Amino acid sequence: MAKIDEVARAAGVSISTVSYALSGKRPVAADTRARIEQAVRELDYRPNAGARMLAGSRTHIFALTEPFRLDTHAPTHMAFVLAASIAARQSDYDILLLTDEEASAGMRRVASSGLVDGVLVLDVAPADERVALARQIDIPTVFIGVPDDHDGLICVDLDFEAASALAVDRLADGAHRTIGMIGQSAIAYENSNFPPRVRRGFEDHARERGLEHHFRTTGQVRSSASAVRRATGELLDAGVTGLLLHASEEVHSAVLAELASRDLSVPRDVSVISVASTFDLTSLAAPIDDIPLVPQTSCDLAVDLALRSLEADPPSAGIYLIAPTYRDRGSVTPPHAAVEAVAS
Amino acid sequence: MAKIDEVARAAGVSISTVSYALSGKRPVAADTRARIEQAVRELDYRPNAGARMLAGSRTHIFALTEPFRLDTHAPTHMAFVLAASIAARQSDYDILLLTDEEASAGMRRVASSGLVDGVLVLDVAPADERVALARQIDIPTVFIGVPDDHDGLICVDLDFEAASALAVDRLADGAHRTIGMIGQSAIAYENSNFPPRVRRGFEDHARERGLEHHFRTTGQVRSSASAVRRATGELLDAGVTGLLLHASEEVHSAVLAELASRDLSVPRDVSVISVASTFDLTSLAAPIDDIPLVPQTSCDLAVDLALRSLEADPPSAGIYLIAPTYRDRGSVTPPHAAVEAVAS
DNA sequence: TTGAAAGCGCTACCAG
DNA sequence: CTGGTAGCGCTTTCAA
Repeated sequence: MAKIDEVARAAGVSISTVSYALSGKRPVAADTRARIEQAVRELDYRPNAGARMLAGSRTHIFALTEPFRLDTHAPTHMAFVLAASIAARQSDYDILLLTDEEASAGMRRVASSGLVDGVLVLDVAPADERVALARQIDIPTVFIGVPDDHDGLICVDLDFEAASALAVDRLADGAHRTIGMIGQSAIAYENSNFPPRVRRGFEDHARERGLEHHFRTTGQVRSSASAVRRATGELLDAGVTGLLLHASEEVHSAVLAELASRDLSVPRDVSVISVASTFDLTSLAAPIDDIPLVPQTSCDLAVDLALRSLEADPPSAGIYLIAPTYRDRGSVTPPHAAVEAVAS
Repeated sequence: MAKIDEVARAAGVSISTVSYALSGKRPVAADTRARIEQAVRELDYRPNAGARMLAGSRTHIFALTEPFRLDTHAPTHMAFVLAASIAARQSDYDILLLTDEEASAGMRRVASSGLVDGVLVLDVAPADERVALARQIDIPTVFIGVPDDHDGLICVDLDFEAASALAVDRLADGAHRTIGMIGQSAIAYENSNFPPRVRRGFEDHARERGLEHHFRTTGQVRSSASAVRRATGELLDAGVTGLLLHASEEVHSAVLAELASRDLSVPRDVSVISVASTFDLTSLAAPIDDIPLVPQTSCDLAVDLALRSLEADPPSAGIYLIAPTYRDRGSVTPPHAAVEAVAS
């Protein structure tokens, strides 16, 4: 609870020098800085947040709006919240929570009361009410996800279409001619913004590569293991040998269980790739290649964009897509083996 | 972005009168107040958060520390975060997120920088590092959960022991002589603070009521449906006719599935009560009586205690237990029927 | 019932 | 490279 003037006195310098030494906004002699830092340490000094907000141009707080929708996958959501918090702290920012019933009124409130410097929008819906708000308030807003109407907004997301395309490429390169995809529950293709993009990438690119392709959801609203195994069976019966999964951990397990029950092994009989997964795939019955959705990457970029929006030349509006990365764990027929198989 | 002096001018009063009219800390003539309120509305005035923090004695922010532990049940955790946020907003407070890697350093930081007025501690572990911190910092801290060492702390929680005792009473009153409990995974009895309390309430009270009783976990670390069904089977084979469940939704389903597969119906053959559940039990195969853990109740109380800790006479340290409430859905043999059964 | 004015603790401008 | 100081926009004491 020491104040800046005590630090100044202890270090034998002026208040402003202490301020500049701490913010780094003005050069300070090495020895002066050393004395100040020692005084700070000895007094356990921390600038008062309110004073900093009032005097400075920054509050050092970002709002994080998260609607707690029913179809939200809780573990994934938590991973994003954690990632956002870590990203923010890396730039000396804190996260203020704005939950559903407050998401709209709250965004306006924290913006016009000057409580936060910017807003991060999580769990974006195709028709998201927060889009209109982002256009009204006068602080930068970054969407982690892409709403249908994103004109003039800054959005960050994994390039889902490129991710599925990449997966399709791997399967095609592995000489698979008939591929399938097991997606989310049917309702997710209406309520969420990215499942349709994964599906589109799969279907468009499979068509481009001239592959026969089939798509299955995991049920109407909630996916049950039996529905998943049924869907898997249907795909296999249709001659599918390459499988693309965009689903929860449980679905992955169910798919692998169905394969096992048919005495099919990965990748000998069936190749499997997981797309946009946020969980650990190494503890599954069989390790599976994946093109992960990494919350930290999205959130780091989002925070970076929010911070840059506060500066002199802010980043332009638009969709900032994150390039997919492929993690090989041996669950796909390698091109080499495929060539041999064809040759023999 | 209007400021208080603009409001004052528009309403034809002084700045201080505006301030008092809004805070209610001093009587203001009805017509004066009306003019001020109109000016506030017309200008869409919101007090500047930084100025309010600096000048006033309150920041109107509570920190919420949440370690994202691996064994945390994500949906339950999210329910608590949401409830905490709602409770805080009801008292014009915002929630600042403090995540794991920051939980300790962060608590100290937000306390000594005057960013928050108090701290709410979520997902409390038996040996929680935040206990030591709570004792160091000079702002009120309220634990939602009870750590082993809780001397001098303010803790809020459901009275888990009373909850299981209540459940045991219902089963005993339903003329059950042999009862069983299916709890969480074995590891939860080491890492979490409340599973042991539920178990203790069950065993102690069953003993008091002179009932034969058996306890089962749902596996070592993670619970699988098959492990749950096996545990259920073992209890049934031991002659159990009354079942107490302290587990996730999936476990409830698995238990009901096992009963169904044995052609046992609820409550005719087996009575079932769920204790400390946070999810919706009405969509299960059979509706089940429960003694719920209601996040909103805990969080409302926690916020209330935190607020009162800021006042003149703060609440005393101690454990504030919330009395359990029983929700009847017909899954337990009523005392009446039991009497008849005995009579016939 | 109301007003005037002194800070709250910092940041950043203006001087040197 | 460093110091002095004018605010930032409120809350609250003192005075009327």
